[in-house]
Amino acid sequence: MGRGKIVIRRIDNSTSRQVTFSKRRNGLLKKAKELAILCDAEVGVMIFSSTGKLYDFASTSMRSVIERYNKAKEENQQPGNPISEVKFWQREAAVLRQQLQNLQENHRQMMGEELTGLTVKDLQNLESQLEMSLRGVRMKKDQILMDEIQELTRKGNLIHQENVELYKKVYGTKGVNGTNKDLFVTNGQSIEEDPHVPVQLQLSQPQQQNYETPARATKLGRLQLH
Amino acid sequence: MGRGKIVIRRIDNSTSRQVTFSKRRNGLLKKAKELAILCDAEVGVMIFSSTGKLYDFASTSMRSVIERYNKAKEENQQPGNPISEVKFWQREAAVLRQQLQNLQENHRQMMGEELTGLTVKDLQNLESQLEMSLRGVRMKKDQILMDEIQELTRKGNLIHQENVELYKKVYGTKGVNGTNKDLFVTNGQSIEEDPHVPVQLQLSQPQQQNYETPARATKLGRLQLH
DNA sequence: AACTATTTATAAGA
DNA sequence: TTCTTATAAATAGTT
Repeated sequence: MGRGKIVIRRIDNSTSRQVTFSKRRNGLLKKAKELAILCDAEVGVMIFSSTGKLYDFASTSMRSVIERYNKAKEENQQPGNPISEVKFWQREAAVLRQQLQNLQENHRQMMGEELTGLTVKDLQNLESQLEMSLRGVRMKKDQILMDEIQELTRKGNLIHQENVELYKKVYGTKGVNGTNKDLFVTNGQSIEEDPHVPVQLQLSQPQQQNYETPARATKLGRLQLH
Repeated sequence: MGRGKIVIRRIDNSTSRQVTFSKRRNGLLKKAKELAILCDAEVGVMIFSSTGKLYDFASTSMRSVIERYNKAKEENQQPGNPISEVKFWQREAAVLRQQLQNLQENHRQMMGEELTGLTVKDLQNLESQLEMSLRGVRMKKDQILMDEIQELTRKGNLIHQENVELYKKVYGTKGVNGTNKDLFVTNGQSIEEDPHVPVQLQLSQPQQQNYETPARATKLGRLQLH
């Protein structure tokens, strides 16, 4: 219900995910209220944002809704019975641990490790996934670099322009022709004639990173199942 | 959103109240699901119709949502019971959840998604990691294929050897020289002279997998934080 | 249960 | 965040 149709799938862009969350959360709470009023229903809604913040609505009181829910589910044992509580969290931890393990195995495979046991077909799938990822990453990187180039070129031209103006002010307009054209030249080429000059300054720097410990690996290193 | 505008107040007519309840209840549950998926939120909805029937939705499990709700509200201090154990498991779950989230973020990046926010350096690290992974995967795949080739060649030779023996038994040793060397030949080439013949039979088969849904993707699809 | 005329929600853009 | 606006989606009233 907006400018375009969307597919219901996790929104990648964090900002627009935040914005959409805010909008839809309000929408959901509003609709819950309306349902309760229009249809004389008892409604409870609990929403945790991905950052952990709680938003809720209850037509009566959340406690009442939860109690009724528990009674209806005959799953009594509100958090209060310490034994069931402990059991719940133990199960929770087990489930999470399993998920972690699965993801970790998968991650290792994506890192090119622990490939024994995979079939040729598995490996081919993995290969094409990695190729696709690589294409995406390179595209993103190139885009950033190109943007940077463009920005630097723009700034270079601006400065050049400024210099021309300054030159005019210092030496007057009569000297602007002929000789002054080569006044702001580096390596025999003006900025305008070779927009790649500032580029190379940028490109030469990140190359050295290959000799360092990858920063992202450090981050992953913390993800040990303790 | 209908033929006419309505005021949000209890619908008097019992039948239309029932109908509206049914429609809006479904709408609310749908929206709750969408919010959870789109925005990576944990959502729980409980609805009791005026006749007392329960309808609910939880993106993870209602139990988990209620637990989290209670914790967030800090309305759950059961005085004087072995809460320490519960606290331990809650902490455990929180840690695991955090690890999962970190790994998931990392995994998304390795899948070439969610690249916004990364610096050129990050992207280069990611790129070289993916390249390395790709090399590893391809090496492994090639190795498996080569092994298979070797095995098939070995078997082929074995069978050839066996045939030579059988030939000897059938026709005696005098006929073994000269002509019998070309007896077990395919396409004008003996197995020993061209070990690639059985290889091509193997290589041509897995090619078609590109048109199928990748099996590994399915595996990943299950790794949802419940 | 379907069918639509309308209202409402909201995606995208500012 | 907030506003605007075009468009998708929900749904009120009807069949």
